[in-house]
Amino acid sequence: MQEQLVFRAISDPTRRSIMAMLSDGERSLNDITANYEMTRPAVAKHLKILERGGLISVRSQGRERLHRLQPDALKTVADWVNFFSQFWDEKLENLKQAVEMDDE
Amino acid sequence: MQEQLVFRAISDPTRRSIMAMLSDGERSLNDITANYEMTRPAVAKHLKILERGGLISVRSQGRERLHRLQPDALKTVADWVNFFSQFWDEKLENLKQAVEMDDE
DNA sequence: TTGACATGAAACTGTATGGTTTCCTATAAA
DNA sequence: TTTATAGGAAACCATACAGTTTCATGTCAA
Repeated sequence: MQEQLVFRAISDPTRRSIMAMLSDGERSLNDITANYEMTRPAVAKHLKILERGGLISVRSQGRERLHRLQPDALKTVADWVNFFSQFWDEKLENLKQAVEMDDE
Repeated sequence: MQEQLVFRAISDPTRRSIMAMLSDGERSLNDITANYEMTRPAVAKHLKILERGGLISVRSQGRERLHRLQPDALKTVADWVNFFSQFWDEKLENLKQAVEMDDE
């Protein structure tokens, strides 16, 4: 998974909003679309970009396709932010260690 | 500062690279440009976007303008990522607390 | 087995984005 | 007081991006 695909995926407010929504559980395309003032194909494109970034996964169930959050992809971002956290506060060194431990 | 301006600013690989460079210290536009295969105006535009996102500041010194990293702006991103960290590992709760403490 | 529903996919559109070239302004140094 | 250096700004360009409409496909239910 390319780091750039993750950063690009989270750069759009609609996509970040979708991620928040999915943190509550799996949802179909229609379910998600109901929460936005845009058409279904537009939401489908956002989901495709999130999927390419590894931030969500999709599984078919009957005629529905359920989208599920894959938060691990955000570790890439956490790592990147953490590098800079040393310049704002030493306390956040905790994060670095936590992420590194989790990768083992 | 709009959250979206920060996410947009860090979505470009050149801009993330510039931030890494500035973590080493202040640099002028020409200094920064020397490290990329693009023209000076192109780099200047990237710097403008980083500035609008609050990620860097600029000060004039003679005929030079020195760009300095403002890493605190990344706390916005850290907060956002942290919300999702609960879904990947409880250990990272440390970050949330650290960031919240730092805001006081 | 027909109709309704959930999604996929293609074609198209306006605007944002990342880049260029060209020219102008301000400061430093000879 | 010229000349070189550092940066700002405008005009322009190609492509990417977010959105639309329209149509096709697959699955469930009557």
